[in-house]
Amino acid sequence: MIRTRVAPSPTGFPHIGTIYQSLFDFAFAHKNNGKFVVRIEDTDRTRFVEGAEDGIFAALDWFGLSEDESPRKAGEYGPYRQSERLPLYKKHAEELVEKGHAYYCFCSKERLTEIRQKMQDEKQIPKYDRYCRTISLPDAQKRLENGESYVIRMKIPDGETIIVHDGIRGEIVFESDILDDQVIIKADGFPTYHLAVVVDDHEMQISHVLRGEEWISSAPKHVLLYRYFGWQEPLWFHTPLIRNPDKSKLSKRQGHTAVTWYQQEGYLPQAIKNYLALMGWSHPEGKDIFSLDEFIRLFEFKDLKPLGPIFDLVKLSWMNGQYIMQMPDEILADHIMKYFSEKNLDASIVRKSIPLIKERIKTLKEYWPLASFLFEKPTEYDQEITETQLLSKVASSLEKIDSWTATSIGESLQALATQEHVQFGKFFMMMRIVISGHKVSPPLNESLEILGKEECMARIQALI
RNA sequence: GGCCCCAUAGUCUAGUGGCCUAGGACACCAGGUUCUCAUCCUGGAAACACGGGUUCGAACCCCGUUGGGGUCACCA
Repeated sequence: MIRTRVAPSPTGFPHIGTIYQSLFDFAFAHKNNGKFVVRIEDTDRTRFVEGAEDGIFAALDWFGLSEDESPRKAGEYGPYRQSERLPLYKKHAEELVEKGHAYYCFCSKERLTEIRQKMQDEKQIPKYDRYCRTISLPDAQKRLENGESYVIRMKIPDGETIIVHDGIRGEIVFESDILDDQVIIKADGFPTYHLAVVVDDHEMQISHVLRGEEWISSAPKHVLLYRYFGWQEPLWFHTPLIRNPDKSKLSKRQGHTAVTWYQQEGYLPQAIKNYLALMGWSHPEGKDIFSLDEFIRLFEFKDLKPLGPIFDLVKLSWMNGQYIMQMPDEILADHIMKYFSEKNLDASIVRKSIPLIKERIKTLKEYWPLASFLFEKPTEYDQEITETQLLSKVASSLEKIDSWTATSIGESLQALATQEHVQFGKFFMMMRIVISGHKVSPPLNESLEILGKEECMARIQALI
């Protein structure tokens, strides 16, 4: 049974990186009739943000990457929130202590920072000095009973080579000597990531662990933990990290990490998914635009590339534009209505405007600056209109039109321009500004048709 | 700094020893279509980081250098 998981921490806005991981997890699970689970890693109480978990699920739903099991979708391996699994971690940590693979540590934070500082000064690798390893178990238990504050650390063996089998990069070799006696249970009784991830991935029978490259350096600790417990390791896949334009890890300061930002900018979830799929993976036929179903059919974890790609908003925008162009008019209209819901736009005008704008906007947000003149009179003009005499003639000429269609409007306008010996370019530019206020607008005749005769006449009269 | 990962145009990538005169996409430049813009069409500029090997032959394999990134917490 293929089981994949994404394990976000509820510490803020839903992160685009979580979606990136989820896309692959979701695709691979679905391709193999497996399950995609979401586990909430909320073991850090200091960074916990109220409501963040809801945000994660809302984002997953928005992208159409909803999970099979999670805190909100019961499965047989729950609970799916780490804060609700505390006894499990404690039990396993104690098991490790009994087996001699972990020990109680009573060192104060002050002492720890002190030794870390000292080792740094001596240009050594800052590591815990294993001071508490020498405390006998009975002694430690006595101190526990006295209510002394403690953590549990795992014992790292000396002089061992630990190999992490990464499905993307092959074997990664580590020497155990560089590893620290990692804390696995904190003083507050919560597990650290290292213990929790191993226990949960095992208990939840995760077969393929896909996570960011930033975890490679702690992977040997996890491998060790699996060995200590006598469990079979999952298959590891460390995905490349999405980067800022300066190649550092994607950050709020330089890039856009929040899914909500992309929503606000009017990007479509299909386009973002398609774009994300192309980071580290490529379509066998070199296609750029493809559906999620097609991606699911073709995707394999092993085809992921190890190079960290830079997030290119320009290409995302192009792709978003492609999706907008290919979208049926009614659906695009719905998207625009929803996006601008606070404006209470006239649905029939929106619907009629779609053919005029769908090749001209790359994001939903761009609809407004381009099409607002269809809903409200221009308040400013890109250029002053001085040709009042000509405008009067336009007015009387348009007045005569009975069937107010783009074709007849166009014919009438062209005839007038010819008759008055005005260049088409100049003439239509003037009309464009009169009607829309802008030098750049959707096709003019069609816009006039949508606005209706009465409204058009009013806009012309206003400038005479 | 130690350890680890990575290395084809500005960006995303194809390429797994001869099919490469290195292909595609975005962006860019030029031209065409057009009443603006956009779409669309045509063309163009633009890359195998460097140095050693291995081999009849290397973008592809090995080593080194350089460069970039990640990580070194009782955060994930």
